[in-house]
Amino acid sequence: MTEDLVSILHARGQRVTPQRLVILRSLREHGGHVTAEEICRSIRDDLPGTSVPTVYATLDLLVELGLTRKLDVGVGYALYDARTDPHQHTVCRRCGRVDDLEYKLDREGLTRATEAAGFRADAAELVVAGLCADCVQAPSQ
Amino acid sequence: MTEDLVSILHARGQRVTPQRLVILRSLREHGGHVTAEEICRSIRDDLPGTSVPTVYATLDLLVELGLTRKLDVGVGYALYDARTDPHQHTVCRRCGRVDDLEYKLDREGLTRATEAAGFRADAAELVVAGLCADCVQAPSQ
DNA sequence: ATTGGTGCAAATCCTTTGCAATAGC
DNA sequence: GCTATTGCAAAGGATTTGCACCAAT
Repeated sequence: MTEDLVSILHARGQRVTPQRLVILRSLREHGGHVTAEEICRSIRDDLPGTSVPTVYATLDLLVELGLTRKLDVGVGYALYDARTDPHQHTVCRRCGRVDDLEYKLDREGLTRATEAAGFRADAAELVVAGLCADCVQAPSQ
Repeated sequence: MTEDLVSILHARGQRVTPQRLVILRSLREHGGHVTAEEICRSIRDDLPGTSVPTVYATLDLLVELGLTRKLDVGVGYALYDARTDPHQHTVCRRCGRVDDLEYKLDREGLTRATEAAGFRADAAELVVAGLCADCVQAPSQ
C-alpha cells in the first residue's frame, strides 16, 4: 500500500522509516480529510510514542512528494487528504463537516486569467461554504 | 464613506462607535488585503488605544454585515478585504503576496454540483497558488 | 439608566523550533 | 559510522476569552 512511497524515498536518497510508512497508510486507510491530531491518535496502536512534530514533518514531506494534499478550508487547522486527483471541497458553517465536491474548474480560463497577471499558477483550491445536507434539515441554530 | 454602516447598525439596533467607523474607513481607504494587525496599526493615529480584541470583533461584525470579506489563503492569518463583489485571489508561494484575480466561477455548475450533494452553498472562494510575476523573474530560491 | 462595546491581560489552539538521542543506510 | 529522523519540551503566533469599566442610546 506504500510501495510508491518506498521507491520515491529511495530515489531521493531519503530514509524509509516506520513513521513515514504508517502515517501514509493511515491516511490512505482513512480515506477522508484528517487532521494531524487524528493521525497521531490513529497510529498510536501501530507506533506508540510517535511525536506530534514528526507527524507534521511527515505530512509536509508527503505533500511535497505529491502523495497527499494539504487543505485549508478556514476551520482553524489543516486537513490532509490522500486523494490527490483534482476535486474541490465543501465546508459546513454549522457543523464544520468537510466533504469532497466533484466540480471541474475551468483550467483554461484560469490559466488565461492568471497568465494575464504574469502569475505562474501551480495549484487551485476551491472551497464552498454553506450548510451541509444534515444541517439544512436540522431544526435550526 | 461609512454612511451605509451607520444605517445598518441603526436598523439592527446596534451602536455606532468610533471604532467601528474608523476600522471600516481604514479598510476602505487601504483598498487591498489587510491583516487585523495592520488595521490595528493603521488606526493608531485616529484612535489610539484601540485593542486587538475590538479589531477582531469589529471585523467579524463587518463580515457578518456583508461590508467586508474575510480571506483565508493559507498563509497562517486572515486577510480582510473591503471589496465584496465576486472575485478570486492568487497567493505567491515565495513572497506571500496576495492579489485579486478577475475570474468568474461557473455559478450554475457550482450550484448543480453542490445541490446534488444536498449542500446549500452561500459562498465560494477560489485561491490559486504559485509564483507571482516578481518571483517568476527573480533569480530563484 | 441600561447594557452593548471596549480594553486589558491572560488563555487557547495549532504548529514549529532547538537539541539530544536514535536508527536507517 | 555517518547523519537524517525522531522525540521531547518548550516556544511561537494568530485569535479568543473573562471580566471590569465606559460610553452610546
